[in-house]
Amino acid sequence: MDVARAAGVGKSTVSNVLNGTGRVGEAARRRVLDTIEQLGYQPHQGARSLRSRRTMRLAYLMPPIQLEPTNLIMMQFLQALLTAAAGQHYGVLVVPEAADPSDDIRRLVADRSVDAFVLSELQPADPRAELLHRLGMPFVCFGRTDRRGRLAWVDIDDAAGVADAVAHVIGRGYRRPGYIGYEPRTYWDAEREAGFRAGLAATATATARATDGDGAGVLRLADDATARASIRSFLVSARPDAVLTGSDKIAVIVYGAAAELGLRIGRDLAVVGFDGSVGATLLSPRLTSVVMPVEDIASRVVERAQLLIERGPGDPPGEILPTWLREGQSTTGPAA
Amino acid sequence: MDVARAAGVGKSTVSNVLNGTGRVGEAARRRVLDTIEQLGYQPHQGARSLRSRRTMRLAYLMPPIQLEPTNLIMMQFLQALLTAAAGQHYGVLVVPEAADPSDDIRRLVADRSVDAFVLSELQPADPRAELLHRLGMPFVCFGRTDRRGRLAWVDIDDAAGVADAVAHVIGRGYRRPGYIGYEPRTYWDAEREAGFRAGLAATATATARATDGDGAGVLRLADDATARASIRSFLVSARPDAVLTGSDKIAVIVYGAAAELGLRIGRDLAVVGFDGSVGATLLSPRLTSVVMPVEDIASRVVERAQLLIERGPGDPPGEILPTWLREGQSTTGPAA
DNA sequence: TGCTACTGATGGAAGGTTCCACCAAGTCTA
DNA sequence: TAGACTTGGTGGAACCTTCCATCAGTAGCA
Repeated sequence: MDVARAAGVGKSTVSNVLNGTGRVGEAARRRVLDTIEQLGYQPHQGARSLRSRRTMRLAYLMPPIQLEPTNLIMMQFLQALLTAAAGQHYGVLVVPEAADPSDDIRRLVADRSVDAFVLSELQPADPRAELLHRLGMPFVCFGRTDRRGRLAWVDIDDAAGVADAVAHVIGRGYRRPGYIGYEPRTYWDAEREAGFRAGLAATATATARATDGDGAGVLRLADDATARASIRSFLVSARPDAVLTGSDKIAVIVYGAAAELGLRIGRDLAVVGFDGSVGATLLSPRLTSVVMPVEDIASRVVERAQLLIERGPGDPPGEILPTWLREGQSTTGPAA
Repeated sequence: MDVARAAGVGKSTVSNVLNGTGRVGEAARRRVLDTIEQLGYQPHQGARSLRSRRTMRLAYLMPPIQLEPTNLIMMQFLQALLTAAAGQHYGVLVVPEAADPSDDIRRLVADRSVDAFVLSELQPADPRAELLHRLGMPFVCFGRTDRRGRLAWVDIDDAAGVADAVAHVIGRGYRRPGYIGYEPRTYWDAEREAGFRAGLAATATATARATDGDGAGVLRLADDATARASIRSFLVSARPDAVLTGSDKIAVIVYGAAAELGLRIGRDLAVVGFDGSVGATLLSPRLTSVVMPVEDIASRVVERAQLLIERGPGDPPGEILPTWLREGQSTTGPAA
């Protein structure tokens, strides 16, 4: 270690300065820092991780792109995750998730390539989570998991988000809100739909039946191919004057269907999206959407990962972050 | 190394088996492989890179998400890059590109964290490329650079892609094709526009003035905010019956503007996108688009990176891949 | 003074690979 | 059969850190 020689100190002292370990006097610290600056010295990652068993790396299992612009929000999350990790001096190894990711996971763990994993799009009894748990590798999930207890996750309050949106459109004067989401496959499909019903119930009692009973009801989409047609007939038969949706992507399709039916967005039909993806702001009129705070989520995920790495398990398992409503022109108020 | 002991061979032999170096007899090789399998042994990445000066990692500088769904294609590229790299046993460290990425670059290089860099969205005289070149770190660019000579890049034939698209719409019977792109900022903005003119010239001579002279002309967009309005007035004043665009994203805006003007896509106005992003296939009618082969690009990028790492510079600097036209319903033929 | 406790700093060991020089045994050649 | 070459294989050094035991010096205290 030539920095040590140049600074006239022992190599351990340099190491201690760099890692904040041990005791170092002010004079020595200064001298070491100066020579480091001067020589542009950077510790060798490999040697460091070999000895310290820390890589300062996270692995992110990146879900494959489906044929859905939905994933734009996942890209925003990725970006936020990378930035948050960088802020804590972690690098992120992004791993494309194969059909069966277990081999990749096992390799990365045995490899000692990373200190922790980040998972997203959790499924009930997620096999990736099970495997990581078995291997004793720390990991944090974006999205809940139903494993009771130990696992660390960060999620948003899907139900409250939609309920807020219901309150918003009611407040704007719409009277027959409906909900369009997916056939519940994931946790949040169900959660958002439940949020709609809850929001409806809340306003119905609070404002003495501001809405007529169940509103315009709920549409559950089976797949993307038939989505547009289903939405059209829902708009015709249920006659909602406002539509809450399970994602910005669905909102986009609603825009298309409304255009075909000659409905003016905002006036004849309010539309609220979910995600707050940047793409949705390009719609005209601009889409009101329930925004999930990807930056906050990412920060918390990284912080929790760091805690797991440094102190091991022990924190409260889950954590729920609030959403907020970004108002566009798609919910300005019904036609007089 | 307990594998060596378990297999009853020297540790060098295990290393040789693993890396295909040195000479190993068939019997010993079998024995080693068996014990490795049995013990589930994986070499420690840190130790490996410490000694061999190879990390089997690439760094990808990820450009920040602008407010553009354009970037969906960059997400597809990212996915393709990760997959291609994994195929060659490389992991990818994705680094969010800061306003000034030079510190991050320097750190990663001094760190010995990666073997090579991958850059995208190259600019003329790109400072990142300059820096990496100076530091002696191998790197491959997706997109051309104007540094003469040494740099490795992979790109598509933008001009030919648009020219093909011109030929396609002419072949379908449209007679006044126009082009909508951006004010040329990058290499490919200019290239695609040039491809339009070239395509026009080619069909004009080949089919004895199938088109009327310059077609409907060219519109250059300054920014996204005013894009929709500019496009509307272009459609009204220039009266094209077909529009080639510089990106799928512009095509989406054209769809919107056409709807406002009561133009039926495909019949009254043909539209061709550029990128072949998956999102564009969700448009209705489905968008015809010049597809850039992201998987091929990514494979070539990774292969070239590997060559640079293993053999150093020496290969021909650049490499151009062809595009192809994915036909949708946006160019079926003009109204009779 | 003699003992403990603390501070600041040190050199050597260890961590798990790959690389290198070398070796034993067998094969070929003159 | 001596010498050269080939094949299959070996152990030790090196890679660059961090960790640990230890030490010299100083201060505190009875």
